[in-house]
Amino acid sequence: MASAIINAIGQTPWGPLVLRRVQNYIHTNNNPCQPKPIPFSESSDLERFRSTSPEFWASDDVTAWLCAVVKAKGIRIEETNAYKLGRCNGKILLNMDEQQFKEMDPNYGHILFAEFRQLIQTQRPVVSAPFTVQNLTTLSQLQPLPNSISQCTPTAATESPLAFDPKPSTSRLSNGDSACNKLPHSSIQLVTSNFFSKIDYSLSLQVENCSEEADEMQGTSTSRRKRSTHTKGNKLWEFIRDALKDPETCPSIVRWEDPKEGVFRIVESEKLARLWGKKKNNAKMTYEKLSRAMRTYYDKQILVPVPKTGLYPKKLVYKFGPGAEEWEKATKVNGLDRNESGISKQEKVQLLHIIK
DNA sequence: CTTCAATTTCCTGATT
DNA sequence: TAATCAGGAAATTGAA
Repeated sequence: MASAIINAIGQTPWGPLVLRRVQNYIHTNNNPCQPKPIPFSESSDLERFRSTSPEFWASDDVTAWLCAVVKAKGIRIEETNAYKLGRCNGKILLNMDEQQFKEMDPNYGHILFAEFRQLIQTQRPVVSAPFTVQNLTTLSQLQPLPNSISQCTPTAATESPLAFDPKPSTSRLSNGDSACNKLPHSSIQLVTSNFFSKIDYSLSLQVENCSEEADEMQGTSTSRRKRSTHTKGNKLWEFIRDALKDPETCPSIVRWEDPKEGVFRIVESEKLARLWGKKKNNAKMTYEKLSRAMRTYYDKQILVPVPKTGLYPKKLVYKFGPGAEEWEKATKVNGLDRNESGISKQEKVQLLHIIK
């Protein structure tokens, strides 16, 4: 059971850091820890909530649970307030009473509350000692945040004693945009991922697929690939770095395993390859080819081997190296005018407004 | 036109 | 068995 928790935590973007503390705790109780299994696809994560105590649910897990409930109950998800609920993590749900569920979702709040309580009763509590709920956010503080900041750092998923220190000066991630780090706990801790951005993304992928198919029918995909619009600032590692900052792609397609160490994981390898191919106007890009290009980075130390600590999955995990030292600074330079995936001026204004 | 960096493509074989 | 990793070799692309 403990290993299930470890696995579940480890698969979150903030997992490795939390994991160390959990393992530390477990170690003091003479429990051996096991390396987490290798997830083969994002879909495996959608089942994580079933084997994980709600205390450890990230908003992804809440969303997955929500999807399971509406499916089981035959409820149309559009009729629920999934947007709001999907921004909560498990701890927040645990501290909500029926009235608060109803406030969040007037239509189905009572059902969701009943389902959640039932789930708690059927799940046995596990590790509890080192966890306490601190600074628990009240519902009145649930303010919508701009999409693009919702995943900007793993800080978003952390809180309480397990939260890692998001000091911009020491964090190699720092995002070049310490605005995220400056967000008050109460606002930022709520948001780990956005259900609707995932839906939007899958829709956009469908549109892409349609246009690719259309090209195929016209025979254009078999011709030589078109020139990419701009190669400057279009390197593969920069593309991945940007994808790690973009809520459209992080954590659904790539996600941090340990941002301080520069360790990240590719979640949806073929989707990432498709996006890279799209950027390079190369419809034939595959993960095989993308990963070959990534392996050329080992020579240049843009990527370095992932430490075999057992903290990370063995597959699809990479680590930025000194050759990619600028990876967090690049957006700082462009920060205000920003490229495709940083935070725009407008979003910054919104952010500052939230910060006050 | 040439050079060169950064892939891209294709491949064989190993590992998970 | 499929997906991924590792890396050689040659080709391609786009910028300087």
